[in-house]
Amino acid sequence: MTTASTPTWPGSFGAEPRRKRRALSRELIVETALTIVDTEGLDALNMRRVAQELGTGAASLYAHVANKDELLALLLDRVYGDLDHPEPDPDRWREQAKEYLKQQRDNLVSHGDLARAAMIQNIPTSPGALDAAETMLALLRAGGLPEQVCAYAVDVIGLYVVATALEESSRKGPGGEPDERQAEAYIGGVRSFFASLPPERYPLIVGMAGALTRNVGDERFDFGLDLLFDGLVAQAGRTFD
Amino acid sequence: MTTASTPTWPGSFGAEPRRKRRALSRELIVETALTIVDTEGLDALNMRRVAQELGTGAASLYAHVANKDELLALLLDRVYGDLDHPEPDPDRWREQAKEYLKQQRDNLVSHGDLARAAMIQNIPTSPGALDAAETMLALLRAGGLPEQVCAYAVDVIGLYVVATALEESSRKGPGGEPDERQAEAYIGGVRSFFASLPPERYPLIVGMAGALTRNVGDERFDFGLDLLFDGLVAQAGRTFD
DNA sequence: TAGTTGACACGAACAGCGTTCGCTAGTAGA
DNA sequence: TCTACTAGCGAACGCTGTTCGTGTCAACTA
Repeated sequence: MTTASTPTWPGSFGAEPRRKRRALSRELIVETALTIVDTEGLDALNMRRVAQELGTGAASLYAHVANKDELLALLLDRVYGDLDHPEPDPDRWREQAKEYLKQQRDNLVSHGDLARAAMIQNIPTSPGALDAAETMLALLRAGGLPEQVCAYAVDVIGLYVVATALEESSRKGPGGEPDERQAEAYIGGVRSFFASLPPERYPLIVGMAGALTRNVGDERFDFGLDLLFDGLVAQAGRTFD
Repeated sequence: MTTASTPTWPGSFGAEPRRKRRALSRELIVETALTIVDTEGLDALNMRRVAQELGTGAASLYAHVANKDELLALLLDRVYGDLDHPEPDPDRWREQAKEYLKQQRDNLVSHGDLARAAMIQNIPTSPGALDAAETMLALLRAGGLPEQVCAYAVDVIGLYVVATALEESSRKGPGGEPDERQAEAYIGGVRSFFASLPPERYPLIVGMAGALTRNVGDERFDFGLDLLFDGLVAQAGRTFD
């Protein structure tokens, strides 16, 4: 599991109608797995559980899905496929990009801690993830940024979005529901942990416990995006080679 | 495994000498586990394997380590503990920070794909990781940045370092050794995958396949750091509340 | 329409994992 | 020397991903 290898994508870029005899298909498996992740979290997802939900045995799934890694990749692709891709406008590229990235994050967060799977899968090879990268590149190019800057940036930005989604989802329980109370309890626990540390060793962490755990709406996410784009513009004149 | 909960740190911030009768100790277990990760990768690390290396059974480890998650946390702390912490100098804070972060990345990369464990563990609670955060905060504050900006930034920056380390380590095999040939083969595979995509759907990815997979020395990492710090300076005047 | 074929379904099993149970054995204190 | 305690450890439990061999039904051929 999760060993580095040359990227490929298993599932046909075109359309390939599969025969189905007893209504068990790749799409159905992916959809079922997704509802499990949504309702019970990524840790609850295993082949037997998916099969049980479909009223069959785990072995049956392997006729449509090579292994669990492929299933996870298909799940991520399914989620990335839900994005609306904006038409790049050079006058509004930055707002468009921010909006697009927020959409990406919300999409991920709405599916429990699926972002954890995205975090491991370092390089996107699925059609949906490639679409997202292509769109992001188009937006950056519309901003007039040099090629190599865009190439490096799309990596950093994508990473930030996934990581933020992961952090966000870890605040809620596995049960999907927002549950503001539980999120507040968790963040409060972190804050009091920071505040309770020995101040002679961690003066700044103790003193900044409040600032470090501040969590009001999208402020944290917005800050990161603004930071990234400001940095990007500052790097625009950079040359390579 | 890996469910969100209030952070604690199992292992006593002070010194707590443990009795050892047959030379089996927490430190020895951690050290043994680390060499396994170094030589065979994170996937090869399991309790039986560690025990075998120590000439005993897996059950014996649980007298010194609560579970595998704690072992991983101890491993990460051990690695973060190897850092040299600079004395913040307001005139050189940015160079100091860059150097410090490079050191962090190199430290992680030198221990195989251990960065993957750091990626999952979203919030640092171990003494070593807290030391790193404290040092980073001190450097940012030395740069005269406002408190909330530092608080948000330390998160983004730490994340970038870990993610970059993970990406870096995934290019080498699990065998630790640099193996320039294998890294080149991997990156070449990614490049030709990008180049082989349908150009009508992914014109930018296909056209930028070279730029997207460019990998000369530390250029990529340096770019990200410069981007982050430029963005940070641009955000310095931001106010909150 | 009857027969054949082949892809799909699936129970059972295998190997590996983290972890626990309860017995063994050796050391420290009385 | 005897006793109490604790670390060590083999065996087992329950879970995981995955494979094998067999069963079974739908669709094509004659």
